[in-house]
Amino acid sequence: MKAHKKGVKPNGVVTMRDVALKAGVSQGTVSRVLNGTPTSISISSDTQQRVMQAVEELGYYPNLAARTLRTQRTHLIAIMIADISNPFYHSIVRTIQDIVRVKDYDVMIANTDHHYEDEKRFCAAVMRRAVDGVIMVPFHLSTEEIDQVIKRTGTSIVALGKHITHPEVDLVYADDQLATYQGVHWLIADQGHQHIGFIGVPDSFPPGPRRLHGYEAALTEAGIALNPEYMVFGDFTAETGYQSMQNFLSLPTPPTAVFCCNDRIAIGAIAAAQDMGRRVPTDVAVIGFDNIPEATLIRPHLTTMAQHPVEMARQLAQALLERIEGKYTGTQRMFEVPCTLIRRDSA
Amino acid sequence: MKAHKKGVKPNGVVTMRDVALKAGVSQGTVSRVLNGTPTSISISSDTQQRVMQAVEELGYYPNLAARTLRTQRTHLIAIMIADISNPFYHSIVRTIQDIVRVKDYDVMIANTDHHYEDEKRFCAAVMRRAVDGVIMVPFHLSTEEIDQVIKRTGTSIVALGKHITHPEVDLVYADDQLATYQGVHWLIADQGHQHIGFIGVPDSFPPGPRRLHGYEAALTEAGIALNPEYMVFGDFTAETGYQSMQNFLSLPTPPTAVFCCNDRIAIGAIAAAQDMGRRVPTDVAVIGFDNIPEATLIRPHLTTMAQHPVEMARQLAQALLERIEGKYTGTQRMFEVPCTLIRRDSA
DNA sequence: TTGTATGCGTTATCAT
DNA sequence: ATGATAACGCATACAA
Repeated sequence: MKAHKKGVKPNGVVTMRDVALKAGVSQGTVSRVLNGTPTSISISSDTQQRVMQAVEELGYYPNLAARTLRTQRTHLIAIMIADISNPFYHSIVRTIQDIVRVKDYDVMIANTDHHYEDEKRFCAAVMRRAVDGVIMVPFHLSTEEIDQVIKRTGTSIVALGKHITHPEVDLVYADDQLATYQGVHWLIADQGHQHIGFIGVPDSFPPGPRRLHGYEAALTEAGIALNPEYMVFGDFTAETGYQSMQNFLSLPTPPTAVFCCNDRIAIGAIAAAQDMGRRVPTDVAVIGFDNIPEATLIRPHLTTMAQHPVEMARQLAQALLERIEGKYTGTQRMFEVPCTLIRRDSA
Repeated sequence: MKAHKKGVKPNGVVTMRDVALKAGVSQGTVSRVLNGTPTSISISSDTQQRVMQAVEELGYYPNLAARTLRTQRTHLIAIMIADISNPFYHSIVRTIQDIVRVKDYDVMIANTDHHYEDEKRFCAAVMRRAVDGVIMVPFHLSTEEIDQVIKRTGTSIVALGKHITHPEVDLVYADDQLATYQGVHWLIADQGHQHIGFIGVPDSFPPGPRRLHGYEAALTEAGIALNPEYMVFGDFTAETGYQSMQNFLSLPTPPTAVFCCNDRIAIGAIAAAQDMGRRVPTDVAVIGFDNIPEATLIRPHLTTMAQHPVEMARQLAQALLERIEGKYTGTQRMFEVPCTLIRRDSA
């Protein structure tokens, strides 16, 4: 038999029992005082005082594991994004954290680097921990896989992007096909470009095909033939932009404008152009996507199709909290957050 | 009385009892099979099969809250940083996550924005959750406050920076006073500058005074008088750099070189200089601190005193895991990670 | 080799 | 108004 004498606490952990002992009440009473007794209105303000004082003196903290076991609530929210080093996600993560924190939720973060493997691993973690809510940017997860998580844990889920569809998963997204179309259309109709490059991402990434379609639509509408040499695909990094622009500018007839699928690509592309002695936008115009803070740190300032991550994050957090708190229990909601073209100096 | 019939599970949650039932063994046996029975070597490979199959078919996931309550281990690691949008922390956070993940630890993140309030709040969260380990970048927390967390929860803690000292908290840090001295010394001795500006942070931030001292030491050693107009203080943002540089360049005798306490400040400073028609480094040289990825995205490429976040994160994660796993139980360890000057084009 | 029983710290349902 | 007491799901000492 171990040393299971009641009053003995070998480590420095203070439990409700200790508080109860010190306050001269039962442990159940302590619980009621601390939780504000939802049922009856009755807590003798005398014992209340004594309990609070004992809590104070002992420096009691509730044990969340025990509470979770009892209540099935973790007060934990899990966020799954591709890559914390992509500035686009910073304000998203920060905004979410700031919003849920006032309701005492802690935040877990997982990066997937767009790997299916890691997205699955995230689901497993969510199930083990029975997280209260999930905000994710799924790229490869299927509707079935997400459905499994919901069915098994009852977790509320909201997602950024229109990549999946599930009756109980609210979506916040930008119409990036339309936005791409508008950006390219502007390059043609407003800026008079005819030779327009496109640096995108492969079809295996959800945003890939949509943005490509937007590009193709704008060109086709203007009667410009699609030139395979003007369409390249990589990942969401500045390196992709750098190399792609190098290739473009080595062409016999280089594009006079380049639409980049995100700002990091655009920043890399501008760097490449400058390193090859070209002026932006005179020799080659560059337009990005996202409007990350770095857009105004580089010269020329980046013209870009802005997304509004703070607004998106606000919608995500709010929708999630509504579901967690049971204020909304209906079917899938879709929140579209429009993109807006921000004219600066690179195009 | 609620419906507490044993076999009934109203929601989709699968417990060990269900697995045991299906496998025709006791719940304790399931636990032993799943955990590899540390004590004896004995698990009948027959029952083992049956258990594993039941686990598979039912899609059982262990309930971490219950396990935590029993074992006092959360498999959670908490990271406290100032601001997730500071690129310096990206590789730190990512590296830590990647390392601890292979040992099945999840990661919680909190941003403090250098606010004392938020640092305290973080401590409270750590205590409630009884996190297994903590990696933090404390700015305002006192040794006593950290000691309390350790005493009460037994949590292992490692910290980035030499801002605190606790016998059980391992430290990973750069000697930034020395690094600042070296950077400024290089501007004087190697580059021949005499008028050197310094954009720092207030003394209330731990790195503030140290870096200032490094600057002062280099100047004093070279027999250059300290000029209060050349020493300004703000926060760690590009805006601070922008405004400070504007002020410098409006002086009757502007500095010919400016040492910035981090790269974001430096990037802002360069932008201001360029916007005022000055050339960098010809008219004014700029040197930063950290070596964030953006350093090579801007023109001119930023000359900077590089820290090595990946190396630091590796040390932090390794030291923490050693403490969590009890492989190291001794007193405070100090890991200094040297800074290195990276010459590029801005100075 | 496996089953039984107990307790981890809470919350919530009984009584009193 | 408050004190007992029973789970929550799991790990483990002990018995068999």
